[in-house]
Amino acid sequence: MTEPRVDAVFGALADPNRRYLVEALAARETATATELASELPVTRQAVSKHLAALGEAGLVESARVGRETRYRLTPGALGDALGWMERVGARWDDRLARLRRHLGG
Amino acid sequence: MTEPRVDAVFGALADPNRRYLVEALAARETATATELASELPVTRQAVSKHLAALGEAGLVESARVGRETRYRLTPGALGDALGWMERVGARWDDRLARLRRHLGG
DNA sequence: TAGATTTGCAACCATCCGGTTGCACGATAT
DNA sequence: ATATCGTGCAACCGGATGGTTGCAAATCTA
Repeated sequence: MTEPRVDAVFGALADPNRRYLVEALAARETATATELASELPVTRQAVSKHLAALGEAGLVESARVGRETRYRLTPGALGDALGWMERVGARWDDRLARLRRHLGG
Repeated sequence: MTEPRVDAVFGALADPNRRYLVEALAARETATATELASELPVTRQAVSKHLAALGEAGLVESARVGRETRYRLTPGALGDALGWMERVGARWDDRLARLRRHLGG
């Protein structure tokens, strides 16, 4: 019951910079590491590492185009984390319970 | 936009032992650190630290009764994390979008 | 071909994190 | 009064983490 995927997703989302990257990618649809680094107070390499972590978690995928690598969000991985919240949270939070009923879990 | 509460919640949920504690508390409604430690391959002090982390995140609250401290789940904090997923995830995951519509975000 | 860009890789650093052990203190039970 | 139980606090340890710098390689552009 350790569910390593959930681990990675929650872990990835625990960092504010990483969450910002996800938000930025959700807005832009696609971007490179250097582009994203220009909006954060950290180095391009740091952003690159963060994107790698998001990739490990299955939240982001990358594709090299010419000399640059463009990153895009991946649907589905968030669902793992949501699924956990849904399953456990429903027991004591009725808002979550409503959610579970609506989705037909 | 750093939202420290979301940080703490995602961070807390990133650890498998911590997630187990939440599940256990959801099942039992209330428990002590030593009780919970008996179901995990770690020390009572480790569990105590984890419960402290969950407390910081607002997921758990404690009350001392006699010589023992009993822990209970707190509703609401999960909603912060869920809110973030809802807000950001809805852009590219239609399952999340359905969810948002149902809850009337 | 020469120069500028964009990336990836590796080393390095300080700090955080999960875990342990040891011990002292308040509360119960005998 | 004494032994026991449950807790909290502090020190310590190894490994992960977020961040940096430096550099070599690949890909445009002039």
